[in-house]
Amino acid sequence: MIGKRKPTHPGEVLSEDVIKPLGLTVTEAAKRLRVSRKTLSALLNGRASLSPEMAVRIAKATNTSPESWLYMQAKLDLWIAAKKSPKVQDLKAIAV
Amino acid sequence: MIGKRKPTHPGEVLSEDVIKPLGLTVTEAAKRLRVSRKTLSALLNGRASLSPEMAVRIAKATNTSPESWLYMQAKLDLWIAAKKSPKVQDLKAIAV
DNA sequence: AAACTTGTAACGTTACGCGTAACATGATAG
DNA sequence: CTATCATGTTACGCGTAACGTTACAAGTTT
Repeated sequence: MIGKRKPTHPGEVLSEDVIKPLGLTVTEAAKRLRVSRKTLSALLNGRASLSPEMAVRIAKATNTSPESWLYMQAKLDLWIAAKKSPKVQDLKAIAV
Repeated sequence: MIGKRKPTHPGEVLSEDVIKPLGLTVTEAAKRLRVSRKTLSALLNGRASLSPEMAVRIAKATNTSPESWLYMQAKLDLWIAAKKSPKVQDLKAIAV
């Protein structure tokens, strides 16, 4: 199919475009988001996915839309899922 | 916050807009998608989420975009996550 | 009646989100 | 130099979720 480039991990965007510009430490940001430092660290380092709840937290704490965050993750998930190229048959096909 | 109405479950859309119109049985659709009948049944009845891999399968089998399917799930996940109203502090806040 | 469809329960595997506790390292403050 | 802080990471545990196979009851079709 479409061999695009791997989408950017949302954690990287959160780190580069939000936390770093604001001069926040991971520890402080985690406190404000009310999640463990471990959880935020894993997300920022691309070792964890951005969950729907985390999207809501980040959106609230940055006045952005939760969709913008979760869709980034969705794009990445789809890219990974597409790489597996699951075999399927057309649902509109008449026969096998 | 925004008290919208609960987004439609993607499984319902798949059932109403694709499988039923095509006159497909759950059993036949599951075979074509190469997933177990149980898995598809759960999705169609809203008892399971639409996974990224399932989005790719459905997209391939119906010539639609995987995003259109996964975003429906994302919207629903966000609506559920927002209901929990997690407490957070503004990341741009100067003090506590 | 025989064949098919469907929902669902039981059981198991694999994966992941999140938390606490803890440790080693590197950087900063005094 | 030393005490404090920030960070990444590992070890455990807990709960949830996606998926598969097997199997059964109930309803539908042929």
